[in-house]
Amino acid sequence: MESIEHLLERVRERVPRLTKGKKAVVEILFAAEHSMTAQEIYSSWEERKHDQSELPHLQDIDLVTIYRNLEQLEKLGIVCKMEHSHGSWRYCLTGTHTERHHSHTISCVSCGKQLAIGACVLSEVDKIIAERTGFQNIHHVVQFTGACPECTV
Amino acid sequence: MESIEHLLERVRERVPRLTKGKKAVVEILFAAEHSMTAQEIYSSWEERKHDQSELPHLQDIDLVTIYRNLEQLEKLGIVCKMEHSHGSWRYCLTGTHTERHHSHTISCVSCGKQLAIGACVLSEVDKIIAERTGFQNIHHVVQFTGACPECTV
DNA sequence: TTTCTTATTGCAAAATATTTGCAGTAAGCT
DNA sequence: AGCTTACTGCAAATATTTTGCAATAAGAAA
Ligand SMILES: [Mn+2]
Ligand SMILES: [Mn+2]
Ligand SMILES: [Zn+2]
Ligand SMILES: [Zn+2]
Repeated sequence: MESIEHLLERVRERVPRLTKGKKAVVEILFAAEHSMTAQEIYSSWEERKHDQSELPHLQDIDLVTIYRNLEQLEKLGIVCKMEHSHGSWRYCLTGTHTERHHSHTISCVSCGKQLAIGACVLSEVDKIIAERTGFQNIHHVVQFTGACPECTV
Repeated sequence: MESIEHLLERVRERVPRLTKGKKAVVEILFAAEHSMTAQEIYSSWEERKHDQSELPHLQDIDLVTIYRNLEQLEKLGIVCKMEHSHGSWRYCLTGTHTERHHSHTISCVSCGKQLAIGACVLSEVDKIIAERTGFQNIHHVVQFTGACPECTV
């Protein structure tokens, strides 16, 4: 697995200025097990700041900055906007285990219950679309919905 | 193709009360070529009202009512929430050409350009998931994103 | 190091999309 | 016609994301 140092180096090469905000976003997503929302990344930074364990004192980062950095990193193909669940988007680092092994879910339109439906089978489709359209850094968002057994009368 | 009268009859059987709002939503989606947002359904009704062609005078329907009716009709499996594009959800009648032959798109994360990538190939997956999970009335939302040729330097 | 340019930031506010509370209305049953 | 309560309109809340703008700071140049 790529080291955080190497990853940040790659980011530094592609981005006009490597700022604390960009570093924070990348580091937090790097440490994450799953995809995160902008708000979750923000909260994660707040916690880390609150834990004081790191010196020198960590600066504040606005939620707006998180959004702007995620957008820029997405355009550079470093971050990908993956799933739109419960009203907000989720992000992760491209090319990572999190991206590749995301498992889609199905949610009940009635009670909201969520069920994982196993690992993604569309990564191959991403490649086919790349060939057909010429697009690069392709990702996808898939969400299944239906009525769960309890909600089906 | 099912007639609007028959469709409304089916809706009447499933719904506690068939109101003007529910009728409006169903009729508008029935006449639609493509999936629509709640706002588009609302605007469509406003236009139809403005055209005065229909007598007696058509009543106002609030956008909130459209949302509430769409939610109820979705839970009954009559309407399906299909795609989340440009910030809002799109709806259509289940079992229609619009649902079956929706074509997914890929959008450029940089310039926003959209490209259709052909008819959906996931309807079969819906069925497999139904068998595995016991869910019914399954639908899916798929959105591919990437960088289009012009935005790839 | 200091200076310079301008990408980036924080804060406030706007823009969207969707949901909720509530009092009044009306669909459909008796 | 009367009754019940599902449904509606309106206003307001919520939630998410975007935008404007003046202040700040990253990184190149001097
Ligand atoms: Mn997938
Ligand atoms: Mn599809
Ligand atoms: Zn359920
Ligand atoms: Zn593009």
